[in-house]
Parts: sequence; structure tokens; C-alpha cells
Amino acid sequence: MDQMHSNALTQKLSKFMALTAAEIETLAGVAQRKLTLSTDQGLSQQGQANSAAFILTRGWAFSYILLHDGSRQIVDFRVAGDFLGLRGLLSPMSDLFIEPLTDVEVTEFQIGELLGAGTKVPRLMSAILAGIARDQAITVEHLVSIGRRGAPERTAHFFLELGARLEEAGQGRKDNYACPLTQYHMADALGLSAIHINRVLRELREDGLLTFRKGEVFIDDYDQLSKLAGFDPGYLRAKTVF
Amino acid sequence: MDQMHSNALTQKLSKFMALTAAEIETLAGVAQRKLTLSTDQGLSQQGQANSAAFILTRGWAFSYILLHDGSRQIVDFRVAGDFLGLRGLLSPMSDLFIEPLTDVEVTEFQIGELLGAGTKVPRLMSAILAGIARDQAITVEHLVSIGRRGAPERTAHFFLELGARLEEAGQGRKDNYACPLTQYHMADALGLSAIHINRVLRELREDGLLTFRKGEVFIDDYDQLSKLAGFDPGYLRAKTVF
DNA sequence: CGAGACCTTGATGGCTATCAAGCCGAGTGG
DNA sequence: CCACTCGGCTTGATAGCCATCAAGGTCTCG
Repeated sequence: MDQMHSNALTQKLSKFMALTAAEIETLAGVAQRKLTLSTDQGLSQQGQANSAAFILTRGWAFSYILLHDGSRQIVDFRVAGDFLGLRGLLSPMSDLFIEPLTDVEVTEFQIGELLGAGTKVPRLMSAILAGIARDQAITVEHLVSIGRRGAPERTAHFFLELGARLEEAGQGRKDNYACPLTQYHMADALGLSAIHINRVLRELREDGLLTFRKGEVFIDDYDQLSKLAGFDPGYLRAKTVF
Repeated sequence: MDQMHSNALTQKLSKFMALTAAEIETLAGVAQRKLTLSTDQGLSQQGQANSAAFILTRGWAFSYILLHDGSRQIVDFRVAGDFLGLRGLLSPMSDLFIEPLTDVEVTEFQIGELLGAGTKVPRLMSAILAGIARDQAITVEHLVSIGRRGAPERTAHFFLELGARLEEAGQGRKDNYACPLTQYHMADALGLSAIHINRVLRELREDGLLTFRKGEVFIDDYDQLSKLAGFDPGYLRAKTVF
């Protein structure tokens, strides 16, 4: 089995730095198990019990929090190459759920083992932290969007970020990618109602900026849309600390 | 013992687990420098250049992002015992600023040295990650608040969280604490206008739930306010991974 | 063909921003 | 000592963004 190429952790961490043979070797010592899950199988409980986290290798997933009144806030969408379930493992968020959005393929590993590898090889720890930090930057930018951008700007920013992340993951182009979200998902992620999302999408389409149709996003005028959203992809860049 | 108490890192990490003598010894090897800063001295640039981060030991600070249109989103307020400047160091957020809100006392350290200590003693790394994860949980809860709670609920939640954090830091009681924020700060943190914050505060006061007056918060009916906000402090609990 | 999930559009209303004005207290300088 | 300024707080009036309610359309699938 050509385990090297199929090693999701190696692929993930090498995005943040060039890994040496020794580092790859160390990572290979972290047991990984590939799983395939379909839409109806929640991921929330999968990891919690046995301290397992995942790397998403195919498909989309999302994490969300349910409020007492039944409303839902989607915290983030996860695509190929993203960590999954790490946040809930490291911090005790109650009512944090993770669900596949499409059929997904994930690679499971023990968080303790990964950190053990990082302890043996500090550069690996640096890469792990870079991954965590990038996710945090995405969350912060999300917070800014909801807090201080109007609905059209917010929506525009959302699709621009997704495009940038998907292109980086080799899952499409930043201005044209498959997107399995419903308008209800977008609404719960962006803090809007689905009805209003619908109107905003129409407006963006009529303005020749962005078209969302049948699970596909076309960004018709990338520059104008970026300008509208105030989108600066700097926060998606990797950065390592030592 | 006295030495322990003067070591900000030891104090911080011991919140997440009981530290052994050997672990305290290792932490003592991380150089720390105490600084005092006043309101007009930004902290943003202080760390970036030389990879320094801080622990806030006295006073309040806050981090925020400036948008192109001049509006501001405050990401979080930091109080005694909190990490400061770690996020900007680990991830490349542009336009992320940190400012003291009062005169502050901070303990500076090199992030590389701290992680070095964590590499030598895995349990320390676990505590560091627990600290990072807690901050992340706070950010996520903030996101939920802005995305899916109305202005009164959001404001209530905000003061309840602050109270819980301050009490834990030994800076007051969860239902009565000093709070140097202006209504403009609250507005930019909560995604509202200062004018509306003012009206919400009046409403909460008239309902006998919470009083904010001259830099002091009184929570008049803790249970009712918690119920209104849907506040569940679970996300503030520490949690270690191994 | 019926059901269900999702999308679309119109009408209405409410929550919150914005504009405008004034108040208060603290610091400052004439 | 007192006007002056400035930051912060307060309140009223108006407007607009977006939620909600209602209804119907389209598509897929059993």
C-alpha cells in the first residue's frame, strides 16, 4: 500500500512547511483510519468519546451550534484538507455539532498521537499550530463579517473565501466551483434568513457579480465582488512560528 | 512559592492542570519580562516583529479589526490572566490591532521559548493548547451571539461571560464587577450601534436585570438574565487533551 | 402522482441604524 | 474661577434593512 501518498496528515501539514523525510516518517507513526460517511451520519459524537479527530479528504461538512430557541448558527464549513472535530476536542463547547453535508471521506486519528509526534519533532508542532491558527483566523473573519458587514457584502465575502479555500484545496477555481449548500445553510452561517439570502443572491446576480445556480458558483466579476466585500485573502495564508 | 506567584506563565497554565515541580522548573526557563503600558501605547506592533506574546497581568485590553469603511469590529476583550497577542502571532491577520483599554501590566515572552518548553514536557503543551482552545471557544460563542441573538440577549450574554471570566480571574464577582468599557466599545464588540446599546442597557435596567453605571456592572437578577441570554458557561471550563 | 425539499416572490412589520440635539462631568487654559 | 472643550451618555424622530408571514413554483424521488 503506498501509504505515503495516502497519508492525509502528511498532506495537511506539508501545506504549512516542507517536511523532511524524518518528519514524514514520524507522522507515519500516527495511526490513521479511513472512514466513509453519508449525510445521515453525524460526526459530533464520533470523536468525542475516544479523543479522535479527523481530516476531511473528500466532500463537505459543517459544524454548528444549536440555541435554546431552536435556531442554528453554523460556525464553519469544512472542505477537503481541513481538520474536522479538532475544536470540539480541544475545547468543551456544548451543543456543538458536526454533520456531513455530502457523502464524505475522512481520515481519523488520535489527537494524542498527533501531538506526541509534534512533541518529538517540534517543527511538526509548529505546523499543527499553523493549521489551528488558520482555522482561527477564518473564524475571526467570519465574526467580523457578521458583526460589521451588510447582507450583500457578507454574502460576497463568504463566496470569495470559499473560492479561495477550494482552489487551494484543488477542488475548483476561485471564481467557479461546485457548492452543495442550500440557501438555508448560507442563512444560518451568515446570520440571515433564508428568504433574505435568496433576495441577496438575486441582487448579486442581476448586478453581474455572482451567480449561484444548481450547486455551482460562478463569480462573474471577481474584482468588483472583492471590492464590494472588502475581501483580502491575507488571513488565509499559512504562517509558521518557528 | 513566592517565586511561583510572580511567574505569569506558571499561573496561567496551572489553571488547566496541576503542575509538578519539574514542570514549573521547565517553565521558569522561559524568559519573561514585565512591562507596563498606558492607554496610548498600542500593543499591535509590540509583539509582531520579535515573535513576542504576552500574558495580561493587570488591567484590560482588547483586539479589533478595522474595515475599509472605517468601522471596527472588536474581537475580544482581554482581562488579567489572558493571553495577549497570541492570535496575531500564530495567524496572519491583517489589520488586527491590540490596544490597552486601561493602563496595563503585561508579561512578555517569546512564543518559541514557550513552545520549546511544551516540546520538552508534553503536559505543558497540553496546557498551552487548552488555553488556546478556551480562547477559541470564547470567539465561537461570540460569533453565535452576533449571528443569532437579538440585541438584548446578546448584551446580556456579553456581561454574563465577562462576569464569569472576571470572577475566575479574581477580579470581582460574576454579578458585580468593575468594567472600564464605554458604550462605544460594547457596540463595536456586539455588532450594534452605541445608541442602541444605550437603549438596551436602559431596558435591562428597567427590567431589573442588569445595571451598568459609572464603570461598574451590577447583575440584579442573575437567573433571569441567564435565562434571557441562554447563557451556559460550559464553554469557559478548561479541558485538557492528554 | 403525491410528497417533500428547496427556491422564489410579494406584503408587512419590527428591530436597529442613522440623524439630530442636548446633557453631564472632567480636564484645561485664559 | 470660569468659560471652553471634549468624551461619553441620553433621548427623540425617522428611515431602512432584514425578519416574518404567506403563497406558490420547481424538481426529484418513491
